[in-house]
Amino acid sequence: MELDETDKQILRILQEDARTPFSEVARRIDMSSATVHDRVNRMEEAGVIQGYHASVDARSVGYGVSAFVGLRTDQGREEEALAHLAGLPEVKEVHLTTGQWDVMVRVHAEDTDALRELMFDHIADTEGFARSQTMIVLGTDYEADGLPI
Amino acid sequence: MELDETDKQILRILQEDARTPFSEVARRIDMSSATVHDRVNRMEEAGVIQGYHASVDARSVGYGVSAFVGLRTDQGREEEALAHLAGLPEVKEVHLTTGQWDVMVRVHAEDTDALRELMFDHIADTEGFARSQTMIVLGTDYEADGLPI
DNA sequence: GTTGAAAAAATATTGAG
DNA sequence: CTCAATATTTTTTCAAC
Repeated sequence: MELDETDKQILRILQEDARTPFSEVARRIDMSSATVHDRVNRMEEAGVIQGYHASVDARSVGYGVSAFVGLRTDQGREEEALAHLAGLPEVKEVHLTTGQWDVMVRVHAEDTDALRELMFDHIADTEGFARSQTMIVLGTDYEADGLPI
Repeated sequence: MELDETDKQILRILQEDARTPFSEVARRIDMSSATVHDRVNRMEEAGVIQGYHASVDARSVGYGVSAFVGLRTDQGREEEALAHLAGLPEVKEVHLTTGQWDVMVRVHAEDTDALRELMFDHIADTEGFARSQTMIVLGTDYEADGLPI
């Protein structure tokens, strides 16, 4: 789908605050709210807008620690191993990457004990993975709300 | 702030779809929408809900490639180097980590040429950083909408 | 902490330029 | 594609339990 500058302005606003009323989006970009509504619908249908999510503070819901886990997969066992990862509730993201690791995983856990259990019982020792490295997040210095559009 | 099961149910719903009308949230958890509204307000004020964001497809807005960049910082130059990173539009997240890297960065770029330029001109060669490794994301196998609550 | 009901505001829809 | 007007739905407020 081809996006013009008006679409991009709408995306910028909804990326920053997904609950901005269409009437206010319309006011800010100087168009009618029916137009905004129509464009948002088309961008939703085209998959440009993939969803609207509340961002929840991890600590408030009991996740005290997060980490990046780099993994190497055994030849020929990738599918199985990846499916296993995606099924773990603590696993937030699973990316295939070039470079040092075949798979980069982002996980959240209650505390370091829970992280240890997750790693030893459910990730590192799992069939299909060789070698892993856990990089615990000490702090997040910067996190953008979305993409620069 | 202490969260009860009702709060968590609300969070689960809004994490998945931040634009779910409070009236429907109320119906699903079998409470009045005024109660939902009140609880959401309190969670927003307490910082449990940090915001609502539209999730935009990176490809649709011209970002064809993303990567994780691991960096090591020079002793005593961390502040400066981190501030520099946060100021780059392509930089989505900056995390301090234990393990192999001091800093883990998530970046988005238009294409591999743009990524190369970003790395050489703005990240790897920047004062304050020693050694870096770029792990290009070949694909994202799994990405959860939010935390398991 | 919760509710139901009223008032205010927003969204969805329609028809036409 | 855009708009204005309308119908529908939601948000917001508030007195009362």
